[in-house]
Amino acid sequence: MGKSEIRTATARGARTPKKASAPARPVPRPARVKAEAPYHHGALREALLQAAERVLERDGLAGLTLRAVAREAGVSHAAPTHHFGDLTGLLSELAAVGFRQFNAAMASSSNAATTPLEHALARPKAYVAYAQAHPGMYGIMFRTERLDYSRPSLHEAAEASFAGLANAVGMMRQEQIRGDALTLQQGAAIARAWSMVHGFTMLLLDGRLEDILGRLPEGTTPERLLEAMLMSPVTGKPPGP
Amino acid sequence: MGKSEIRTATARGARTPKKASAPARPVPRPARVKAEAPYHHGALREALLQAAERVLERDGLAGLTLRAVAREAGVSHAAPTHHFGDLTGLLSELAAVGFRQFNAAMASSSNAATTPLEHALARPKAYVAYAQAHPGMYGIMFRTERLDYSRPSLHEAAEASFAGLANAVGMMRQEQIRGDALTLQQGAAIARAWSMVHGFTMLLLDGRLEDILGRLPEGTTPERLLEAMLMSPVTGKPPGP
DNA sequence: CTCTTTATCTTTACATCGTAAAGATCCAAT
DNA sequence: ATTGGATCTTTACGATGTAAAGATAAAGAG
Repeated sequence: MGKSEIRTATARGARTPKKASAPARPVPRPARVKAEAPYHHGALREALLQAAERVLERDGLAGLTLRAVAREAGVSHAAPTHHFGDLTGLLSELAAVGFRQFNAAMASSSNAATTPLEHALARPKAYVAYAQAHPGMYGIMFRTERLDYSRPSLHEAAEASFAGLANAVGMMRQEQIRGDALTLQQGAAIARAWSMVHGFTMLLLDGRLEDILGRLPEGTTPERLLEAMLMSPVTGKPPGP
Repeated sequence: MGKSEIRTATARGARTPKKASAPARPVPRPARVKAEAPYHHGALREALLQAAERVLERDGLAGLTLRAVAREAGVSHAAPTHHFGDLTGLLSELAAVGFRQFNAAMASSSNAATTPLEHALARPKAYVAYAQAHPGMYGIMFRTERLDYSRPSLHEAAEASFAGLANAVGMMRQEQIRGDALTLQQGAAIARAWSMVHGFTMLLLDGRLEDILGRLPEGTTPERLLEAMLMSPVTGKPPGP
């Protein structure tokens, strides 16, 4: 790989000079999938985000660089700068995409639940399931230090995630949760639910629960362990005799 | 900063040729603190680890590079390679140091507890306190993907941390925990304790609990929230009327 | 319709980083 | 005393993030 920076798209020099075919369509970049790339991409921002997601799933967090994303999208390495400012910007927008996917998964799983027990377990299970299905995305959302929450898209998506969680905990406690004030018990319940499922997910993704899982009865899955975690008291023995 | 790679130590060319002063001491590098640096450092490995810890606390995880550590220690940028192999090696050894500090803090706080309630809360509080006092170290230990647990020092230190946790949970449940086998309830208790405190710590360090803390009664500290988390049942309302 | 402006994308450049390889220096065993 | 090996430095290379300047196409003004 001597020269690097290979353009995946076609050569740049010989290009249609004046729009030969396609007699004037209003849409900036219609259904063109395999023609030669024009100088102006037309929807580079979305294309870059999708390319970033592909790179992330394929090469992991370490492989997710600005230049790799540009390569994947078939544009010059400096093209992302114009749309995202810098790497933090790209990561932040990608994290926002992740939060939206995440929120959608949580909502649909919650809607599918019927019994109270299912309702109680649906969201935590969906939480872990999303992280296992998209470990790279989850890493972007919760492992990276380089996120800019002042970006509206990220702020809103993360906020919605938190609101959904708080709401679910409130429903489970059968009380209304006001947006602006919480009792210590309410706050503790929310923080406990979030901490538990988030901590479990991170430890699971990092392989740090293998020690426990390996010592459990044969064939115990992480899901089963999570269920058991959620359905027993926190500290000490049950107060019975 | 034109040339970079500034040597913090003195110039290299003019050096004592044959050990002029200090008439033959057995210790390789005695109490020399400010003399000119010899070609062979003598205790570079430990010096690099200490330098790395300083860089980490000063510049954060992003500033912790091999070259920055070498600079801080006053040696050439390639010197760390010989002792740690690569960046993963340095991070892994530094994480091992962190786990040892961490284990010591947990043990001492546990020993200082007297009442059963103190015993129950001492370790979680020490856990969070360590992470708040050394956020960089905690990040190295739990946020970095680039750790090599096949290194004996890291493996042992992390294992000891896990054993201490499992043991503490077992004590709280007033049962003996066997090393090789766990019931689902035991495993769930350990995973719950670890997930909860680890998740809480990560969310706290990432500032993601600000939303909750800000809505709590005036002046509620993270420690108080943690206490409340640990002392209430997990799901649903208490079974009373 | 033509000209100008502006947004988008490319090229070029530079400092920094991790890592490999070769050279310099010193300790230690023979 | 000499040689071998460990320790540290120098040099080099490819990759990355980012800035700046140039090229191109779309949009708007006249």
